[in-house]
Amino acid sequence: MDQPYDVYEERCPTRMVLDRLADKWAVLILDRLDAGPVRFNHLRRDISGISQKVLSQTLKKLERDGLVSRAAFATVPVTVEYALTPLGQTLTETVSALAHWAERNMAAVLAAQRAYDAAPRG
Amino acid sequence: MDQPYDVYEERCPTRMVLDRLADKWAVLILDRLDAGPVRFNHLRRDISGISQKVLSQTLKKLERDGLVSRAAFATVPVTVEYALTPLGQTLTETVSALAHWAERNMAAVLAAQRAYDAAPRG
DNA sequence: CAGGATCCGATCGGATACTG
DNA sequence: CAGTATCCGATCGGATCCTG
Repeated sequence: MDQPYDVYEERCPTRMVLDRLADKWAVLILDRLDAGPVRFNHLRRDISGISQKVLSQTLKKLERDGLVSRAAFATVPVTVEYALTPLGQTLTETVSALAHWAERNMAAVLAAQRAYDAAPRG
Repeated sequence: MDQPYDVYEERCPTRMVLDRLADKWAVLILDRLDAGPVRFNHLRRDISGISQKVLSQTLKKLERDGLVSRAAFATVPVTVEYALTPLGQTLTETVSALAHWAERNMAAVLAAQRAYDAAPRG
């Protein structure tokens, strides 16, 4: 255990942060914003499968955590751009590492699942 | 967009892997196992707050994904040790990077939340 | 010790309808 | 365009009891 904070303990602030990060949608949003600022509906279209409600909720949480910024422009109709904050940018390196691990190793994971499912159990 | 696979698309295998990783408990378990093999109840005690049911379920998923191995020894009573597989080990580097980011930046996140909550809204 | 089975409240998250 | 509000089924996850 080389960790200053004991992440295995409840009520550990690190856990709270981990809770936010351990969200599929948050990871996808963060990763998408890494490519630059995006408008709400654009984000909605890009991340297929996310509902408007969940996108809205997740963005609000990320904004509250200081990871994402929201900028509204008084155009008609209104334009809103979401972007990574400096803090958020320090996170994307790690987040994209996770995404890339998944990409590189999904074949191995899929194979492991097939082997597991094929094995006699019970 | 420098990704060969489009993780923003539904039914993308990478997303499925991400789904597994985007689980607080899975991250904590993986991180804990990085320190070496651990028995079931030991894991249960170490990761405070996790229920027996969820621990069991999560371990089974991780085993199916080929990230964690399960070894039973015919002692009395039976002893079961969970450990990282080689594949799982390739993941922990990334996972612990996430945990350490949370650790280093939780103060900033907490501050952002206070600022957000203090700001007049609506 | 290492779990499986069950009950059940809480939360997640999609669909739909509406608004400034 | 960028959301909010509501309904509601599905899943999550804790508590409890039981077993080899």
